[in-house]
Amino acid sequence: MSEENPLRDQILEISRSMLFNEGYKSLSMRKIAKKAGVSATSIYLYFENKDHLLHTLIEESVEDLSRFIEKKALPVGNCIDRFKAIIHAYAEFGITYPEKYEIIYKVRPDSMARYPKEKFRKARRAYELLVKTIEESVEKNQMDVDDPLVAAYSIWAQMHGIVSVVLNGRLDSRINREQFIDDSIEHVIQGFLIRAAVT
Amino acid sequence: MSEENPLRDQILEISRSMLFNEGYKSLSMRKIAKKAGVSATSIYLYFENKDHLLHTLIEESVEDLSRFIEKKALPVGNCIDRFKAIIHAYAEFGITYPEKYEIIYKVRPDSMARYPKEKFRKARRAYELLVKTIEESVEKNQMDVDDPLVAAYSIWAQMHGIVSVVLNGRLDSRINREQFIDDSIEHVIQGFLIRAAVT
DNA sequence: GATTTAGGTTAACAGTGTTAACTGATTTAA
DNA sequence: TTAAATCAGTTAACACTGTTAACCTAAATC
Repeated sequence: MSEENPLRDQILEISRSMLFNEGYKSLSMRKIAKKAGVSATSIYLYFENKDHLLHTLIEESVEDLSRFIEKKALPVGNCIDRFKAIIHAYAEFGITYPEKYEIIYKVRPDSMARYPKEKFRKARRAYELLVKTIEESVEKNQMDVDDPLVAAYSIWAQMHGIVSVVLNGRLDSRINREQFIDDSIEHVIQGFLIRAAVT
Repeated sequence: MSEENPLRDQILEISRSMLFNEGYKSLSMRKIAKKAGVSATSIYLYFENKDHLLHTLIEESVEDLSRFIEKKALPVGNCIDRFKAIIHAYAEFGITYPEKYEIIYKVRPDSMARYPKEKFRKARRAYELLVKTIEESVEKNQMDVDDPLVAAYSIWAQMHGIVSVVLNGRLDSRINREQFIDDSIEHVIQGFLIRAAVT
């Protein structure tokens, strides 16, 4: 993270908090600079432009997410339990660190189309872990999955949908937040386990 | 939709196409106006501000989504089949009309926090249909769900995750798009059906 | 001691959303 | 028939935005 420069780090921290507290639209280079007690153009000494600044924030968050999941799931020996641990950890990260999670998906640097691939794959370790866990579960005949790569992506997508509906406050007011998360996780998991035909 | 005003409709149409083709960030009132052959301020005759314009677009799309799902699912008699039809229709709408679907979730009028509730519930007919379908399936003992309201929301969220990962082009290049969608839908559905214990 | 470099600055450009004040035509009322 | 009101748009201006170019100054290097 910190590349030996305090101002650079400070800019990132201020950006992150402003992004979370005041939203994407009102985040401006000038405001960030003012809060850092520095002129607006100084930011350009450390970041090529606004998109690169935002992209750096995204990368940091993706890295944090990967580390969080690895810490919770890597020690788990049984592959089905590890599978569940990964899914739970994903949701827990989103709910616990919304300001980090939201940056991953909510922020849209418009130039993102230009440079996503390598940088994005970089911190995809958690995803790779999920793929391998699914592969192991399939081998042991404990999971009903055609293609682990596809299944992992699907789970990732489903979990993102679940977490983001909660974070965006779009949840129906009649619905209890914790119940929604737990139920959803349970159904996502059930969707991939071996099942016997219904009679 | 059209409230008897051609310029208003034209502004909406131009906005929608610009939004989809050039992205959210580069959408400006002045550009919209120029394309409509009118001065920028004329837009304010029909829309309170930019957020209201965007919000109108969202409402239109949500209404379209509801109609699309109803058309596909309402005629289906069997509740489990109707359940599947709703889910398939959701995905089909997203893939078929990305410019409409993306507006629903991608656009973020920052003032949205202020006036979402009534307006948002208005066109939630498809969601209500899903809730009722789940309720019916539970009654007939064909579905394993604690709270239909929660389950419906969860499915909505999961499907959004799946559709949006496809539309954003974030799908791993090794993964086939159609396979991903079909597999994902299948797993989402499986996650809610009655299951026998694994032997 | 002179020169390069690091880490900033100010001034300016082109573009943004939005408001206020205005114009001119068309409809309405007396 | 004429006066008033309303409609549908305009221009000018404000305060803000990202970004660049040119400049400054103190420290490090030769």
